[in-house]
Amino acid sequence: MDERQEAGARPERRDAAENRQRILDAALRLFDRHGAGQVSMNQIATEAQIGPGTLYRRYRNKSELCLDLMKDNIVLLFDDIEAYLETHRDDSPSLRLRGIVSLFVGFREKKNRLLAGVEESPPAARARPKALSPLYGQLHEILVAQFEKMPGSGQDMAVAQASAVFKADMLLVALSSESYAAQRDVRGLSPEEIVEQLGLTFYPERN
Amino acid sequence: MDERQEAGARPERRDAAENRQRILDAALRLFDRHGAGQVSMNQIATEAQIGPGTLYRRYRNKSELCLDLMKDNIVLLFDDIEAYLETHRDDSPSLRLRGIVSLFVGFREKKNRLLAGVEESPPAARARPKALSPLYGQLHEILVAQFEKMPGSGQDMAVAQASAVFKADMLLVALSSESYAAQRDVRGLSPEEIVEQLGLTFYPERN
DNA sequence: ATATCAAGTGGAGAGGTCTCCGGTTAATAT
DNA sequence: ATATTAACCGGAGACCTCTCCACTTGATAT
Repeated sequence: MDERQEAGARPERRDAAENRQRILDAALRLFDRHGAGQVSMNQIATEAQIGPGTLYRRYRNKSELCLDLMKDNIVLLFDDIEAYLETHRDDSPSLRLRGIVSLFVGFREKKNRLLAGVEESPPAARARPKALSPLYGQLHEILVAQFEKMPGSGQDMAVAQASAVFKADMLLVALSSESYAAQRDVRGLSPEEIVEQLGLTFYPERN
Repeated sequence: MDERQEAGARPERRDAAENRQRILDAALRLFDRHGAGQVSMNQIATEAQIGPGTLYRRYRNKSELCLDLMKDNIVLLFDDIEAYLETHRDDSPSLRLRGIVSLFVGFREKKNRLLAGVEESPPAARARPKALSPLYGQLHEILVAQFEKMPGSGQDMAVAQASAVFKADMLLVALSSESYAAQRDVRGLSPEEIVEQLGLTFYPERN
């Protein structure tokens, strides 16, 4: 997660590396025994046999930990999306949006527990959200690119751009754990139905 | 908030009534001195000179407390919406939707602190969200009614209905504190711009 | 007036988050 | 081999949420 191999930076200390592994192992163990939502940072520290301070030094909250645990899968998701975009280069933006959303929903279905953990933000974390998570940021870029290609309102570039950014934001909050879970559990929609409805709502072009 | 005057129910005890008032006063004082987000239930109990248990007996969390504090304003909001709908009976659904959203955004701007407090749900509260807050539910109904009137996809009633429910849900999560705050603070949009973009996104009919 | 008892009260305590900081320790320079 | 030092460690502690329960008290019946 640190990715600080950049240049003249010291390598990670041996003991630190070991502790990181212990944390990851412990978290994984606890998460799939009890679900990410039910496990506290405290428990993780205990299970990993380290002090709370050590845990918090590496991960400021559970969200960061979950993100680290999903790193590889996130890379895979973006690979899938890239591949999809490649092979559907000539589809309409709406179609491509549908494809992307469908891929993401699949990802969500697979990693639901962890993803929910990522977004279950502790109130304090909202204070300085300078950089939204890379997951969010990257997805946002991709979505914006598609929305911009849609035959929008007139030809004012600036306006179209702003609107694309906004729509991408809205689509992402619609795909957030909170919203998605509500659609599944309260409204009783299946993943496929959700994809369908999102299409009708955000890119209803018929083609 | 209790509204239990229904039938053969005992009236609220005098001491309980007094404590409720102390709580409300204390909360109001603290909230507008430090902002709803920064005030803990503990502080409120202390300021009100009661035990934590007493506070929690009446309000299961800060959200409920905030809701109680806003009760009157919420009633006013719905009065406004009703009046608006009355006087614009003949406008297109899109226009009416815009009007409703505008009213709500105005409300949000006025009561932002408290509203954020309402939605800042403690993770535990999500466990049994059998009944979404009345605010949400009532707004949802109104929105659904408008979406249903829109020239939708064909004439299959059930499909149109499902889509209206979904769109109303999406519009409401777009209007949630989290999403709204991000548009203001991260994207730098003004309330008016947000209303505008919501229109373009959710009911772009040009009339 | 008094007895009754559901409603109400407060605080101890379990379990969490997160920070701080004095004491290590691994990597590096000498 | 030794000194240096930035990174790391762990746990005490501040503050929080929320529950439980022995005790008190106001409203009502008699």
